[in-house]
Amino acid sequence: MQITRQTEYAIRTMLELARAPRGEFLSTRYISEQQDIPEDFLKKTLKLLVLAGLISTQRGVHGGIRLARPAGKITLVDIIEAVECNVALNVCLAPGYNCPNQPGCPVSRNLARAQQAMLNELRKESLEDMLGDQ
Amino acid sequence: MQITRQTEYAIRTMLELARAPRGEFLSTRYISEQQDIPEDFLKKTLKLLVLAGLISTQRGVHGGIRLARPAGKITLVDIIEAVECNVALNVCLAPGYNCPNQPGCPVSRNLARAQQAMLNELRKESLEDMLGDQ
DNA sequence: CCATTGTGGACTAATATTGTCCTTTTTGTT
DNA sequence: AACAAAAAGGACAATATTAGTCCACAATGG
Ligand code: FES
Ligand code: FES
Repeated sequence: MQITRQTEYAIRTMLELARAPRGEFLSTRYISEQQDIPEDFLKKTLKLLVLAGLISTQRGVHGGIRLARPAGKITLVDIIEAVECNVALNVCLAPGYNCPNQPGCPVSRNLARAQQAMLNELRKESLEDMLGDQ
Repeated sequence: MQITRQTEYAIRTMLELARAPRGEFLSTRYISEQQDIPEDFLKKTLKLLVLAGLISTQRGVHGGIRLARPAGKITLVDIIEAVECNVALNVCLAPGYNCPNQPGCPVSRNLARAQQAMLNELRKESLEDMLGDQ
């Protein structure tokens, strides 16, 4: 029940990107130094953000990464879902349990509702909002 | 971002206890068999529930465990908090980060709000409610 | 042609979770 | 008193997940 360190790296990275002038590329190395994130590990993380369509990359000498869309249209949910592929509070996925995940099961129903509530909250502020109100 | 298997064991155990006649003790062995949970692991888990004041125990020949208060007054939050000691979506606990957890930080503020929303949802139904509406 | 920067994959290390075993204490029963 | 049932407690082992590292390769601009 905890965001992983990798997710935190991703959040910090996205905030760094959101702070940069719109459209400018930042290099992985630069970000890793600024945010004190192991460079090679950060690279793997960025891959996930690329796949999720949150950042775009440019190889070569003046390359780097930048947001794929405006900071106003990215929220923490986007980042968290990108990194922790299946956000599932719910346990009842492993097969062979006494209580198989039937639509009606009250436990899984409650967990699902709680998860929704959480995600909805996280959708309320964009990266842009967050930078604004510090 | 996931409830652990141990937490699920605890939830299933609490439901089993809630189903039993009020005040009756069930043995760890019985529960472990009913719910297909490794007995010795279950014992460790029960310790946490005892510490949290959710169940009470009785040693000796007709002993076992039972709910420490009515099933109507126990929710999933109680169980989750008992087992996963510090429910903290929030990452910014580890020391020495760029973004120390200042009251104002927008990320930690958002995560905290989301966590609250989640916990609030989980508080809405008691074990009794859950057994009722299957 | 070369330095810079991202891509990809294999591998290792660290940590957390899950599971097991064994010994002790309490309690009711015989 | 002796015994069996059950919880308490703690050490240890097995797995799984997370985090971090390394190295060869591909694109890009100068
Ligand atoms: S579906 Fe798993 S506890 Fe009900
Ligand atoms: S306090 Fe950690 S991201 Fe802000």
